Amino acid sequence: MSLEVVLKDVALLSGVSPATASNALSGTRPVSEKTRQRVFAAAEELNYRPNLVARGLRRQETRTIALLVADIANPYYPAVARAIHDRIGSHGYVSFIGNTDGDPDTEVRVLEEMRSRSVDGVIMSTMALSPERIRNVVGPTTPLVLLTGEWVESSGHEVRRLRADEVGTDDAPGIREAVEHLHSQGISEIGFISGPAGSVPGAGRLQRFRDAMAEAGLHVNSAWIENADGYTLETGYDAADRLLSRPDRPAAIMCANDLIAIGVLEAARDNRLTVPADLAVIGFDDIPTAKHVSPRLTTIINPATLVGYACADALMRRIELPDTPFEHTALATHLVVRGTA
Amino acid sequence: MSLEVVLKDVALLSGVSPATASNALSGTRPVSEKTRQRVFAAAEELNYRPNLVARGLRRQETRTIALLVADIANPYYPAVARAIHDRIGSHGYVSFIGNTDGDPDTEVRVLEEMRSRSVDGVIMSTMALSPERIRNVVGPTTPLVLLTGEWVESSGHEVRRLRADEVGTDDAPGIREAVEHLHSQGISEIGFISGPAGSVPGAGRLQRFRDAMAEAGLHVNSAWIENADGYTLETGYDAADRLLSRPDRPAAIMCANDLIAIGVLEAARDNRLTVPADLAVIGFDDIPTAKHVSPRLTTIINPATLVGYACADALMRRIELPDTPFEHTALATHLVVRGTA
DNA sequence: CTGTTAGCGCGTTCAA
DNA sequence: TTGAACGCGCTAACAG
Repeated sequence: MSLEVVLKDVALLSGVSPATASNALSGTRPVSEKTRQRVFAAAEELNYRPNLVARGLRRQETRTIALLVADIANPYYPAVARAIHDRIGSHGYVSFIGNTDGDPDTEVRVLEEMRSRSVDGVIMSTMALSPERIRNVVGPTTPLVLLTGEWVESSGHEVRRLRADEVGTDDAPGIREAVEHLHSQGISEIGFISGPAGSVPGAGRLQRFRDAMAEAGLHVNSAWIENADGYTLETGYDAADRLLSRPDRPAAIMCANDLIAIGVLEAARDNRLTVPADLAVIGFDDIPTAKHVSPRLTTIINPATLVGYACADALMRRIELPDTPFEHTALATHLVVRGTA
Repeated sequence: MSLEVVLKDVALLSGVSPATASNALSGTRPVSEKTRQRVFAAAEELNYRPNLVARGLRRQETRTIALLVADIANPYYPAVARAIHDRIGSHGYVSFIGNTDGDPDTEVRVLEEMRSRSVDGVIMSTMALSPERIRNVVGPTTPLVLLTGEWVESSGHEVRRLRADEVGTDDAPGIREAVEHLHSQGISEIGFISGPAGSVPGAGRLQRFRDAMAEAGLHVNSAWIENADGYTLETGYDAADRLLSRPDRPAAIMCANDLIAIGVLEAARDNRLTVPADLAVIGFDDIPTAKHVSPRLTTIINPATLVGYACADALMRRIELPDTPFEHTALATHLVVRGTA
């Protein structure tokens, strides 16, 4: 005997059947104006709130989604999560959040957990698991939005085959702008610190860097390409230290993300190099901290809020109009010049 | 006709009733070893996953919780959220996340939404709504953990009256250590930048500051107490600018949070003041950025991860052992000396 | 030890 | 326009 007010109570008080009360409240079927008012008055008086668990079971639609990221405590995801949350909220959805740590077993476990909870859709940042395996675990029809690092040529076919929508960034314009910006200042000796060898975002950004350098007619010195062991300040510091301790060092370093770049700033300071005079530094993402370091970090804006909106919009569209063609959305990146280059 | 495999399918394949299959899988009631194995084999073969929505309706227990914060994109909350998530995950719970923007109407709306979804418990950071109103909206028995800014004397009675657990920080030791640290360096002219007048965390921390100053035998110059219009870098900058443009300015400024402190650093720079030689600065919270500004921010550690664990532990305890006495947990804060004081 | 029945709270038949 | 009956998938209560 729960003390929650349920539909039957509203029906009793307004002197109609539960079915009529339901129809009156949801407007599914027409109901006479008089009973409609009586039902609404009763619901108001009892402060009735429908039980969304029961409704979910009946309607086979829970109005919940899963948002699966590597680590919500990472600087980039909270802004994405907030944007997604705002957008789906206006459609009556709420989100479960899951952390996967980029570990394949954890990713499978969390995905199955969410499937058990009958979420209406999944937004997941692709880390360890291949899109195929993700699609496999969530089942063939669950609306699925892949939050990928970077746009790649093949995506058009991919999304159709996987029956998934995809949201990512187009890193090329931002990186091209960064290279051009340095070049226009007479800097042509540019190094790049990527993430761990084989990790996705860093590798893609490194490739865009090579493309942009070629476009600008600049030579890439392979000795100036470093892999950080992670995407953190500390690993960035170490990679920069290796690079800066060489007899020939570049005049500028571009980085796979902002935390690496901030590590580079520290390594530069410890190597008695002035930024940007002795060494220009450009990051990637524009995390909030980028504006708080000194000098403020010149970086490439990864539009987290827009990415979040795009993810939410894609998922809502897929849920409400399941037959729309699968889409790949790539949000352009752009250079923002501050104090480090 | 869903293509999900349900309990009935498992029962059919293993030649038992759904109830027996349920008992075998959940171990609720003893089942003969032979049927147990048959049921498990069938479940395995069909890749059966129980529908947690249906189970939730039947058991009146959804194994979901609501985590309601002002804004998940704020620098402090993600670490708390991550810790909570890890802790409740090991109990089989997942969390809905909700942003309230510290707005009373939104807080009520989100709370009701979560109640509709039959969450088993609520963790909420108290912003606009009084604890009484929160308790009122979630109903008298829902396990409720209040994530409050600061420990106050009256809390012992409060939690019992509200039938809520409470987790907060004890700001006093950190602030006392900060004042003592400055004093031991011969600095006695100390100002304080609080948050907006009337906002909770800033007011509490300002009071602790006054207490600590009195303890140290130091005089508080009320002209050196400023209210920032928010808890952001920009509002901190403006407040510091007002303070530093006075003919008599303090030798040190303590702040209600790190973002304000970082704003003070910028204002100092723009006023051609060297930190810490001309002006010492101490923040509060130790957000990740604190380590990335230059000089690194001396601040008071607000142990986000420990706060998260404490919230999760309190909620799990309340859910599993509803009759344990209501508790107020206060986590000690401590000064961490870096480069700005 | 196992099966049958019933019901969690809702929405949707189908019949009146 | 309304009501009675049923079922979403699962499990607690009651028989056997």
